[in-house]
Amino acid sequence: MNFGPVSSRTTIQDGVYQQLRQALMNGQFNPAQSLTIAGLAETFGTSNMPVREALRRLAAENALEIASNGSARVPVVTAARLDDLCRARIAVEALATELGAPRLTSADLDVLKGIVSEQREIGRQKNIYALITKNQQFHFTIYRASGSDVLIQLIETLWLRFGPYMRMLSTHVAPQIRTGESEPSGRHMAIVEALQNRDFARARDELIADITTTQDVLRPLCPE
Amino acid sequence: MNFGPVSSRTTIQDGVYQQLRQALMNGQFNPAQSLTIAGLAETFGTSNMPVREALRRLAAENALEIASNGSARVPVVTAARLDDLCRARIAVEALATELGAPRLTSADLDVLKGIVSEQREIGRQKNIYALITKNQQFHFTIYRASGSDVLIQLIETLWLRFGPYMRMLSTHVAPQIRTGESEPSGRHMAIVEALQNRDFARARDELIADITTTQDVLRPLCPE
DNA sequence: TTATAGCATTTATGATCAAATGATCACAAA
DNA sequence: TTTGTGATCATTTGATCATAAATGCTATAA
Repeated sequence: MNFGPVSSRTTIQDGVYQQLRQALMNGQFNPAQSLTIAGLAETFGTSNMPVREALRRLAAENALEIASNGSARVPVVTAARLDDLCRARIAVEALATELGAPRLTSADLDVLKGIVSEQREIGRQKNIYALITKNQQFHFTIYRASGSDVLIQLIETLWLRFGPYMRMLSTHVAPQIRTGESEPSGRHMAIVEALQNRDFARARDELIADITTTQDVLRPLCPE
Repeated sequence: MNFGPVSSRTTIQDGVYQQLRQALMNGQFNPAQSLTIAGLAETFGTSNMPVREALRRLAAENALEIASNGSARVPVVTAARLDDLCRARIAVEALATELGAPRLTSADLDVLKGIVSEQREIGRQKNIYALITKNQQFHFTIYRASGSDVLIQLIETLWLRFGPYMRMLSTHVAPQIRTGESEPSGRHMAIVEALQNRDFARARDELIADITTTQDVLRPLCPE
């Protein structure tokens, strides 16, 4: 993951920020859950200061909402928001795929193939968080090849906001994967095939299909 | 009794944040200029605390970079970064235009026409900042009609990062506008025409052309 | 003249405290 | 029962201070 060219020294607030960010992206918080400064400071074993700056940063990325009393809250999930997010994801990630696909090295392709087989392996066990992490690695391997810092940062904020929906995936879809109803690697194998054939248009289309199938799985799970 | 919006309690840090944000988006800071907490606290007449949180928020949006000692800095401008930004802008803003165009009311169209004529008027005077503001209003009137919160937020962060390039526009292109070499409203009139004819595909294409012509004007002005 | 060690300055970071604000709940009045 | 009032609690916000890290400068030695 790209955290800037920045400081050699790692500050406490950075640590808090990174951990919260990862937890959010993996869907480890409940939607509408409220995160208090003092509470988090307690669990992290720091004073309030690093926590409040980390929360502000995440709120600035729209990963958290600020309640009327200033508290930070995990955004609620709705079907409309899911569609809105996925539409933006498709626009940005399709472009990143178009740019990245022709620049992938054969080493990169090996990495992608490795990730797919690891996903199959993990799918047989039941570790949904590991599966989410592998999914991240797969997609961002392609996106990073685009060489576009701007696109990568946009995609990261979109994935961050997608975290709460990932949580629904973990609680509702995990049984399907366990029973083999659902393929743990999604359409990743098709993407790899297209990339190997240097059929970049098809790779992009398969990626879009990967997003929309996830979207279709999640939409009926949204409240209301 | 106060009838203002209940949830929008305005804190000092919000004021600092808004002002810095607007200044950045309008290109009122020099590229590579370093912004110190104490310095800004001095000019705003507050303590350090509101400033440091505002700076963190802007850094989280990639509107500022964090130097090795933690100071915030306005990013430098390069041709490569300009191209990267514009590519992302086209992807996102074209989609927002496709979604927004069919939903524009005739009142919205009147607003757009009004903005274009105001731009012509302002162009005859020499107020480049007013011109930039009007340009913002024009584009976001269309984007807001899309109804997509996610897209609007993405576009805002992109425009924020575009601010330093806007500054180049002010210092280098202003003379051209004064002598009539450059049209102050860009391709906005063509966009309005297409919208009125409900030719949405052409509206999108004209918007893309608006971005790329700006890009072509700015690229030779980038250092190196 | 150049390289370097040490010092001084600048600056952010983190902790702690006081003030202000919003939420909640009990209680009283209609 | 419903509505208004007040008290209390939880929580953020802002200020101040101590500390540490980074940077720049100067003096000194090779």
